[in-house]
Amino acid sequence: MLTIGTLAKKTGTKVQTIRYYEQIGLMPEPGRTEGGQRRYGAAELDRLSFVRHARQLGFSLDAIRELLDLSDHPGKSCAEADAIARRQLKQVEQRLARLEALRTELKRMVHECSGGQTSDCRVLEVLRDHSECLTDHEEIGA
Amino acid sequence: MLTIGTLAKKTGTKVQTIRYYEQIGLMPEPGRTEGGQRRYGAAELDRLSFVRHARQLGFSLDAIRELLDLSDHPGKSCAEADAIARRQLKQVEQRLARLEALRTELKRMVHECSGGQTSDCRVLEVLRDHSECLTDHEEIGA
DNA sequence: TTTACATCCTCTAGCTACTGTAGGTTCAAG
DNA sequence: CTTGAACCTACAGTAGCTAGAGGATGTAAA
Repeated sequence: MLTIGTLAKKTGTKVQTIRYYEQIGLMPEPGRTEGGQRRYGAAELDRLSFVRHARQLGFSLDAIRELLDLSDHPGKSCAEADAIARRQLKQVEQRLARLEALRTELKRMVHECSGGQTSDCRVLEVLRDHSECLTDHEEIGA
Repeated sequence: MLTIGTLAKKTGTKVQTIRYYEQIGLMPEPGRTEGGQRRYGAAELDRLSFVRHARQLGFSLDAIRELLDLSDHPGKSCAEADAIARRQLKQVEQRLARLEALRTELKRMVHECSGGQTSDCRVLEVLRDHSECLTDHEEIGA
């Protein structure tokens, strides 16, 4: 049986995060000692590892909830899990495209800065005047 | 003189967002009509455009605050603005590297899924077992 | 057995950067 | 003078945690 701290260490999670996952129903309520402390078994360790790994791959908690549900029902079709992963892949690719445009623009800003006064700083100038931008970077948000 | 709604339209910002920027001190308190409605001039339009553009480039509100301050003091050295932009560029490049690793892993997951039952779904399997991953995608967060 | 102290508990608030809603007021056109 | 869009304030909610207060528990050494 693992304490919450040990589980945290084993999975690279903060203790508070584990309690948070329990609170939002992503992790089950574990057994408790007489004194009221949580004790975890192997199943919980597996589940939390799954959650953490999915988080590392950028899945939202909602997506993870679905994936866990699928994982709990081995008979169900794989198609849904596949769809969720494809959706995630698409999102990642969109973000990549956006970040690449940002990198281009930032690089240009930085390279053109000659290090004088702010009155003729290229960085500030570009920010002031959007028309100086070469690439498209319209939407805000990651 | 512009109403908040017109300013919003001109800058592609939501009305509430403008009020929010005012609240956190990113935008100055504008003049008001007798009835208490906000009225904006050209200076505010420029400032908000600057803020929005910087947001589109991914700068945090804190970074934007610094940039605005620099922009307000034309005599100051350009070095700080340059440093902020470089920091931002570095961050973008880090995120790019991370997202590329994610894309690789997600692609592999998706491609290996043969569409059967969840019991032998590659997507779920990979999530269950981190050791199946080829790339490094340790840290969570964007 | 006592004591020390790390770890645990709950609860609440805070973070970023907004966005949405409720309930009421003002402005400009007709 | 009336209508209706746009404005006002204030507060709550979003994602996904993270931090802190103030107190209880568990374990190992003295």
